Amino acid sequence: MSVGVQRLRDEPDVIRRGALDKGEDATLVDTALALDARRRALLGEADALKAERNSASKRVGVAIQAGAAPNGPEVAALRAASVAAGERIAALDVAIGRVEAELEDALLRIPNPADPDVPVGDASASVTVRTWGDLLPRAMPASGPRGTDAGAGATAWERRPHWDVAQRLGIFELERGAKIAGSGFPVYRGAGAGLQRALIDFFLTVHTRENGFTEIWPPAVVNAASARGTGQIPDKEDQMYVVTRDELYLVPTAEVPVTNLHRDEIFEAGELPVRYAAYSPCFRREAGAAGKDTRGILRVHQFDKVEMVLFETPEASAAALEWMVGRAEDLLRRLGLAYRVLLMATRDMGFVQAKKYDLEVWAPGVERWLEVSSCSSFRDYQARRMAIRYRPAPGARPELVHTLNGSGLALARVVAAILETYQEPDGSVRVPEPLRASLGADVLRPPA
RNA sequence: GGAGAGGUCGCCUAGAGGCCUAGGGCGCCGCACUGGAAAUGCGGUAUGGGGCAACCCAUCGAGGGUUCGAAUCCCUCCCUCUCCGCCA
Repeated sequence: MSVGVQRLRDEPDVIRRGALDKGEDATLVDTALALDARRRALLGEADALKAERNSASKRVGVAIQAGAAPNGPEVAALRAASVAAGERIAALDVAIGRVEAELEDALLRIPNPADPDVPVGDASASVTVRTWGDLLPRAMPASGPRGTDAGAGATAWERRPHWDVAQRLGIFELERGAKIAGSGFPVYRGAGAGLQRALIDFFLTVHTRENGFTEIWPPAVVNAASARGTGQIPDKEDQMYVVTRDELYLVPTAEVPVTNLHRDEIFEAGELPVRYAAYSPCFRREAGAAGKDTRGILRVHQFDKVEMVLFETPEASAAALEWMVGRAEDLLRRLGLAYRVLLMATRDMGFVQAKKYDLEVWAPGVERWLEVSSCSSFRDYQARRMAIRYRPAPGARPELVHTLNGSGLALARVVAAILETYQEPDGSVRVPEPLRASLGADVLRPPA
């Protein structure tokens, strides 16, 4: 992940401004530029010496074949020249290695500048782009949407938080999950498990049959190179479960394996866009988040998610982000869940994103917005690190693709929103229409 | 996990310390020939970096080593295939 040295040289002011807008250190831009200049100077020197050594070595061979004694003075002189060059090369290579490591380090700490249309500021500057659906209140008035005949203004019943609803339905087993794995590893039982399966199937079916995505079913672990590719290490290493014995990382999102599918590859002209939809379990240690949103299934160590991953040409990426957000919204609408779309401000969007939208679903039982999707464009920032390129035209020089990804959607919080939105006073929960066939039920009822 | 064989240009392959500036074939692109095409001939056809440029440097799975010089020799690792073992 990095802005490239080329862009750094071309428009340092934009990069500096971008770093400041994200609350990062802008002086690294000048550090990097100085290192880049130093690197180029050393490289020029070393390359010249290498050319010298190559030709000297060649002359050794030529001389011997021409009849010179392999141990004679003529050959010895040529060898000496080559060795001398070799010694200076070794020293220069060490220096270059050091400068490149420093440059790399500086580049890694320079954030991706946000797009010009992203609001500058902290979370308070983030903008609600649109809201869809009815924001149901917890206290249902007697004459409410599904009210009874009781007097107007009276409260007929109160919605419960999803963990209560789930308990009455017997579909989560959080304590047993804690017993067999640990807290934050929910077990879904019966219709709860079916709901998971139905949602995954619903999301993937819409994406593959209507939205033109190719489905990917990726490994749940990745190697270090892949974790580095999408920037999980070194930045977010604390958030990942690591299988140290085999140097494998449990995926925190399908973004990691799926984006890495095309690491070090070049798409031919005309192959873009490439659009993948992938289900995967997601594993997150949530280090440092203890006590926040820990109730129910709002923040867990393992959850399920269908992820959208896009590889686009630079010209198409801006429109692709809007399109992708629309695909995620479509799923929420079909489920009948009220939501809002937020355009995240510069200090609220993360280091590597150029533009990011969050989708938050309304959970009326707790009267809160829950993040169920985060859709981002990285422009070429991720692609540079992973060397994912494309040929603009047949035979043309490869250029970096633009990568984007977004949840479509994350399950656990969608389940919470469904339970809270569709609950009835008697503890039953109506099943959103798209899930009924798969679940084989219109209503989930508490056991008698 | 054990034994063996491999990893070279988009694909197939040659290659065994200096004739490798990696050859040949296929594919692809251009040109010629043609009314047009096929066939044929000629030329081109990796990626990254440096340089205004000519051009130079690096890369033969990855990383180390030996050597004046490594695709080639040595070491470690990764991957693929075959056989055996184990197994949902």
